[in-house]
Amino acid sequence: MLRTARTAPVAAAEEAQRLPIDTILVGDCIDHMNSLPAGSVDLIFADPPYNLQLDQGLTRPDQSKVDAVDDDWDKFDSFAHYDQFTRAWLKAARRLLKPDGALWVIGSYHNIFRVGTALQDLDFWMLNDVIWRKANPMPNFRGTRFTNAHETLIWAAKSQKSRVTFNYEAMKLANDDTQMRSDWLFPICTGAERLKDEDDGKVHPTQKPEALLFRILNATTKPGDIVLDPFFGTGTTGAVARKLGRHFIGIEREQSYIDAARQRIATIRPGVFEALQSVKPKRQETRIPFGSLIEQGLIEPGAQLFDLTKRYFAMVRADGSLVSGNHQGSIHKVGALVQGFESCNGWTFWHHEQAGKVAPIDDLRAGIRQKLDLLSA
Amino acid sequence: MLRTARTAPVAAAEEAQRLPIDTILVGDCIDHMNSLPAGSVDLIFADPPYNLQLDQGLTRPDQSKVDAVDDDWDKFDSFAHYDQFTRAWLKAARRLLKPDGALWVIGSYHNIFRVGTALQDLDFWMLNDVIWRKANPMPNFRGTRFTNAHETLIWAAKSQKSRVTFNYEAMKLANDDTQMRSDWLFPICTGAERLKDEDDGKVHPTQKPEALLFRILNATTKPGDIVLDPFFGTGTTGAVARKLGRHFIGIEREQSYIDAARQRIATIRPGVFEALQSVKPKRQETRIPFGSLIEQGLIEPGAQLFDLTKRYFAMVRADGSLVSGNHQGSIHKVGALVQGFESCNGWTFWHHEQAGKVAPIDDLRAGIRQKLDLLSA
DNA sequence: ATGGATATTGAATCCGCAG
DNA sequence: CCTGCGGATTCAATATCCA
Repeated sequence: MLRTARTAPVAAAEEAQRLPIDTILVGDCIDHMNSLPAGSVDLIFADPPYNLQLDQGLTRPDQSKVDAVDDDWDKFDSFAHYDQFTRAWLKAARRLLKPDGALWVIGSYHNIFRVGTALQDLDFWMLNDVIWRKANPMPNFRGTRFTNAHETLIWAAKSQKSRVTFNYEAMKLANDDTQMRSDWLFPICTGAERLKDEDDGKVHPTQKPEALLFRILNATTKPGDIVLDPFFGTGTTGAVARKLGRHFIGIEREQSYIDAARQRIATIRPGVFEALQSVKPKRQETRIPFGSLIEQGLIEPGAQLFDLTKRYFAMVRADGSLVSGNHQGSIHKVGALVQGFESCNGWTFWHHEQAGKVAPIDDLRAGIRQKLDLLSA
Repeated sequence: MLRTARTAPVAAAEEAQRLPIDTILVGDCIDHMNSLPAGSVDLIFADPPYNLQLDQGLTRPDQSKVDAVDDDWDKFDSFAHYDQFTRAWLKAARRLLKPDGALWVIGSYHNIFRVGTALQDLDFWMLNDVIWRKANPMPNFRGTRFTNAHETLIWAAKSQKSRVTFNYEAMKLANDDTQMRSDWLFPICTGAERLKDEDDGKVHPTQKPEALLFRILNATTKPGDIVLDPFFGTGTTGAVARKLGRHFIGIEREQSYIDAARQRIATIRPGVFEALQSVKPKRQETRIPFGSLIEQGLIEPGAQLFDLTKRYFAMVRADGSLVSGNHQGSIHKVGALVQGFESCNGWTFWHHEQAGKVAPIDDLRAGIRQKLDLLSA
């Protein structure tokens, strides 16, 4: 029982000595992870290749070309190869984690199901899946699918019996005193935060916003913890770890990313919480589209709407469109068309009758909004 | 070539005859699916059990299970069983789908990664993952994790080359004229909508809100389509299908659910035809060749066209081609060539002058279309 | 300087029919 | 199966330009 007699601070100091703290290791992440001491890391954040399968170019409606992720590091021959790669780095990651350590992975529908399955097979214990809702996602330019407006994160403990760090109170506090939910709203990384090269191009095609890492490290690490990122890229994890007084270990293969990351991190004063305020989510009014009134049964398909003077009438269709004579479209468009105006606020223009009383459909929206806000408060 | 002589409506009627339309089949979904004719269903919506212990009769996971058997083999075994079950019903489902059919699955982090992996392995083609954000989720009572405030849906085509139904315009319109995103906000199923038994208890533990199915069927089916639900439960899919003028086939094992579903669906008036019509997408509008504008005297041979900024000019020839400098060809081809683009919509790019006013030639097309529509009405 | 208009851009499995 | 081609398709946040 000699080992337990050693005090924790001393052990931590020794541990830090044999670990390449606050540095970037150059090379393959699996090799590096396997050469680090087992059970030495508190948290791993991983943003692995997504294995996108893009077989043709994409242009915007204005004919400009979308700058796709076509880097070699995102190319895999098959799902089998991707699985093999995934299980290899996850296995190495698991070995590195302390018994009470945890891991975050981010991905999209192209890869996240493979990653999740591998995690479960390797005896990680899932704690949450978390949705990063993008405030400003790239639209679906061809109008063929839903706007791909989110990415998925998995938070998993090393094992079922791990007692992981979760700063419940801090999260609740940051969320206006209600529990932090599993859906997070952040803008994508643009503007001054986005690293640019000499030609004003992106240094990295998929740089993640600091706000995302800020939330993750704030929620699931303690000051002084060691956070490892095996796909370090341009070092968002390192930058945020430093700001939050955590230690990082980055692993990255591409020299251009490493150069950018080192430069970036060098300018950061450790433990300065300047970004804290920017992370606090602004409470915004819940947007209620007209279609949701029908979906939620507040207006029946086939119902008749009319303006206050009952000069114009329109029928509600199941898909949320209005029809009035030859005109069809959204409540706003049809409102404008029947009056011969350029535009119209359909919410206040169109009325309905309920229990013998005439009211603008905006009242229904207000009802839903109140209900939703009450529910989420 | 006799088969092509058969008109589509006749084929649809025959197909409907050999299918148990608008009914609930009692028993195991895999057996039933395998006994139905292949390639006969437009859409499948599936809300499979989340349970990982199949031998306990596929009930929902018991969250109070703390002192788990820490036996790796046992755990792997249960995942393996769940995977086996998942692949079996997905394979049967895929066989049932028409070539252009699609499938929706809903799940949580307990099972959705297994389902997603199986889908990809079985050559389904993922179109979107969609997040149902719950307006009123159950809080995390112990304060140990983030509030589990969402569930994940996967929308996948039968194969990569399937041309699935997606009512893009309807979705956009119902969302106040901006693209529908992949994150959807709905309350969970409570109140009057929630089916209760004699003791005021829930009839089904995980009844889904009708609003969710409403959006799914509105987005990815057409009126008259056949929608199959292999885990029918208390019949939300059937209820919404009926309201929206779609046909359903339900499969369910539990008699108590079936009784509730039958009672529920019997009271629903099927959707009214008029209210079920959707906005006609531009893609499906009558094609008007440019040459017909000349044939009908709306544009004279020799007329000059130009773009809105009058940087490019072109002359109309009698055969419907344009000439601009060295370039000649269709309105689209010449529009692309003069701008140096890959492609161009000549209808909106080229303008003409009429009675001193500049207007896109698309206005002339719109006039012809309106005339045609009036004639055919 | 300032405000308004215009241009750029982001992890994307992004068309469909006729011949 | 293939090729060819008509023609339909974008939201929010920055960045830049111009009056």
